[in-house]
Amino acid sequence: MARHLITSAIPYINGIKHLGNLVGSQLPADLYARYLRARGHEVLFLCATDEHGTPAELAAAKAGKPVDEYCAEMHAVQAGIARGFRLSFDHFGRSSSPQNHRLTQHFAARLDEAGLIREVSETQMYSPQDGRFLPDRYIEGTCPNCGFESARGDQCDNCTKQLDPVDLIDPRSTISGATDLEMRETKHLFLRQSAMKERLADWIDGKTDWPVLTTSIAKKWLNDGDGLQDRGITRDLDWGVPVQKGDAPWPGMEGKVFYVWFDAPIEYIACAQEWVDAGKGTDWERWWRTDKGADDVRYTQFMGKDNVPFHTLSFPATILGSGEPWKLVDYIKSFNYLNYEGGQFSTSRGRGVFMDQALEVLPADYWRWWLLSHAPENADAEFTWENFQASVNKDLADVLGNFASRVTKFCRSKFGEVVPEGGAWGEREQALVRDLTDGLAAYTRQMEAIEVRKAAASLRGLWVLGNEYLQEAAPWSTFKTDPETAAMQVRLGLNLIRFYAAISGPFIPDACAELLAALKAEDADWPDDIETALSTLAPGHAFKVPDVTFRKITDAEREDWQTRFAGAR
RNA sequence: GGGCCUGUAGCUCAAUUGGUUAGAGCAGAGCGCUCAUAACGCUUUGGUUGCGGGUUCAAGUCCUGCCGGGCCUACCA
Repeated sequence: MARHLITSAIPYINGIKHLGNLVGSQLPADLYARYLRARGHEVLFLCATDEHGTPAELAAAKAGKPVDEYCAEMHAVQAGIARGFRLSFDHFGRSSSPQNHRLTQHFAARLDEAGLIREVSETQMYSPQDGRFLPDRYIEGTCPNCGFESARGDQCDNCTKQLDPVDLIDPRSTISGATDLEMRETKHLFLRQSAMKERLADWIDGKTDWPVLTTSIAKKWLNDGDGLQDRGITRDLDWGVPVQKGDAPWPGMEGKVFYVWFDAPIEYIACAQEWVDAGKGTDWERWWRTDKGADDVRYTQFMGKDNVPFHTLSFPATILGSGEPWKLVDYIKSFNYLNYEGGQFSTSRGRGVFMDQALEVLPADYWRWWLLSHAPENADAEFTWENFQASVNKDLADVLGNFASRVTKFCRSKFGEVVPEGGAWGEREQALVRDLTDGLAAYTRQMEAIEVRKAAASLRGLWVLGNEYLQEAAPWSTFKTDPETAAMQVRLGLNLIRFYAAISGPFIPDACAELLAALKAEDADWPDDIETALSTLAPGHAFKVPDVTFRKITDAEREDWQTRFAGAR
């Protein structure tokens, strides 16, 4: 038994996430957490909402609400949807929590004491009408290179040239349209990542078992151009963690807050504190402080590829730079993007399926299965309704659901809703045990390695073995001449359902719980030995024929959804 | 522009890191079964591995040049 700390990239607060966001971090993290718990390990699985930054302020303004109120509401919404998808967080925190405020300010003070913070004076675009400094991409104007009239301050979407907002002709605020923009001087704190480049590079070089996607992005940032650049960690905003040195004020930084990407990863730690303060745990330090028991913790992070630089460089720089014994990540699992029907998911255009809509259409397990079995591990993947319908109908309804149905219904009609007695295993049953043993070993290996798609394929392969056995054994035939043998075959079939429910939980938790409830075998845990596992439900054990575990998606439904989610939410 | 990833059967993906005849699932075809959600099982059609060179006893895998797709490029998060 080991101890595993698992975090999912924390979703941004401004709105409901789409399926691509879900499959890129929260869902695979949940799969891994559920698997490790099922194997008897001690797991702390944390996630939170990322609440600071300009977009949160703007979204709140658009909703006509104070930003703190808006965030509190959206946090509740996201938490509810997470429960709907059965994401088994031990705690779903908030980056705006007092715990994170304190800890972020603490880290900043430690980094300053270590000489890793420098002050930089710079000029930035300020919009008097908006009352705020504008991040580059909130400024639009005419591209000096190609004349495109809606070029953004960071890059022209037309000619792809990288721009500086001061280069734009006739710049205007995308928030208000204001054109009276001016350059104002402002002072910010920078984290001297460049000073830690060698340390970070050595650390990354040691991670030879990480996904290529993870290490290649990290190395690019380490070695690109002049190497790892210092990063501004403060912003001129109202909503965020006030810039302080621990409890003390930071002269010259009054009215400023830390940059979201500085405080967001620190929330991983603060979230553990929130977990304790919420009465769900008693000791967060044994998960996070290597001097207080976290030495034997294995820490795994899940995220989309866009998050990789912050998790491989910025956050480790914060932790290492503090000089304190915080736990560093051991393994970073990163994902590519999920596309939707030949294009990208688009939050602004309402294109694709969002988490709340998905649950309105079908239960969580259908989505969990498809998303995980098609997780964008090696390359971007694509969601299509046709593929979704085909996969769900075949894998879940036909292969697994129908197996449970045919076994239990046959048993009920010939022996009643009780595990039948009599008969003994023969060579066919022993061969099945061997096949299941091999298949389970492969499935286990892939789950340990977080090879999500392969694990799903292996699991499906195990389900298929049940149908193959049933077809060969044909209890409906043997029953006519040899009821005792038929009883044995059916008994084995019932135990197979229990076995499947015990090992499939990480993918489809609700269906597994329903099957186990029907079998009155809620205590089923992970099987150590197949032969034992398939003999657990003993003759005389009562059960109920389960309801349809997975229904099929009809062509009419599929066509309806295709239209409904094509755009304009 | 630069960097990284990617291109394998109609579709979605594998291929133990250079090693026999490139494999699965779905879709298609045929047969079987009749317990079951018109479900299940067996058999089977289908590939010049994007294209052209090169290295090697041996290339889907390594090198190189094209062509296509995607991502990142540090003030969105």
